[in-house]
Amino acid sequence: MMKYDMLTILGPTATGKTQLAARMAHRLNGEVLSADSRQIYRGMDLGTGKDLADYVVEGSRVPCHLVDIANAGEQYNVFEFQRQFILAYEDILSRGKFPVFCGGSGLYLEAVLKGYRLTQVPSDKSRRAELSQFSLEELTEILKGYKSVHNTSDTETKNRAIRAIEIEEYLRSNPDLNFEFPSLNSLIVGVQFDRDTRRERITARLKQRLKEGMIEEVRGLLDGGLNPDDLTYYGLEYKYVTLFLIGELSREEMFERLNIAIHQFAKRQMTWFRKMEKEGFVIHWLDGFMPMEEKVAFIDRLLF
RNA sequence: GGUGCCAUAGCUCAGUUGGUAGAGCAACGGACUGAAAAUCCGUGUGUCCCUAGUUCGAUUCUUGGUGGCACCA
Repeated sequence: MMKYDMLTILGPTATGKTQLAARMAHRLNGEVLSADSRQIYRGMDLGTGKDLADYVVEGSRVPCHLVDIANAGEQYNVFEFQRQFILAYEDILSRGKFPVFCGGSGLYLEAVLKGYRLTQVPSDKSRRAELSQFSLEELTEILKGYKSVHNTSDTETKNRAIRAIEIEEYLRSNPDLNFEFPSLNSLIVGVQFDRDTRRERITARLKQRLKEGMIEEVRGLLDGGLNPDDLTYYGLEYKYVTLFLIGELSREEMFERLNIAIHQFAKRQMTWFRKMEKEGFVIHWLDGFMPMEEKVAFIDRLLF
């Protein structure tokens, strides 16, 4: 009998997580829930490594949730992700299927696995009008009075700062509204390669995706009316290819800097996973070089 | 072949009027609860090309090599 409600497969980029997740879902009569903060966007495929072929196992297609659920350029966030996760999760259970959660976005993985308490916070027009009288510096001070501001993403623009303050004030005046996110008893498996291999794989995959039309994909998004700043904000592929397309980087600089940025990203992902382990999550790591059948057997032994 | 310039961190280079050296990038470690592929913090990892001198002391000055670049043949 199964000891867990869910199987989670995580790991840094370019480790073959998705194929393994699809394989396990196929085996367990399950469906995949993606934990990827960029694959949620439609039309962002090559640059996010969204490969639909990964979901085809032995000729049948494993259903996949939380991919292609927002338009490129739209705003998305952890709260929204958590909300949509639970809907998809319950839908999967109601159909008697087994959920396999798979991805590399640490914050999104943790929001689900740890059950972050996040509340729907409505916008408050009159409060926003009041706050908009303040300068960005003053807003930053107000926000600091509510919480420790650990990075600048909340205080880069007045709109962001006002929203952050709005959330803090709402939570303070409505302390009972925090809803309990169900605690999930998930088996967590991590896939990783040694550092040198990880880097080689990232570089090889980047070259491959450039050949497959990644630049054209980004050009298409720009032609479709997306603002270069919005695309740049998505980071990595979308950032550096956009900078190349608007003439700020040569093709060679784009490749080199993007390659480095992806290596650095993979490192940050590993830092996040180590933090999760320090907090008490048990991640059963397996070597990416292990043949698929052995990976499956490894997970089977843990599941049953 | 001759002349000149250069050789310092993984890379590009600075510097030491002679007291064993530091920037950028890379690399490494960390943080993270409403944009997270974002954002932010920390760390110098070194036969200062080799050799022989001068000197209390040489990465620095001198000799001779080696390698690279430029110009002249």
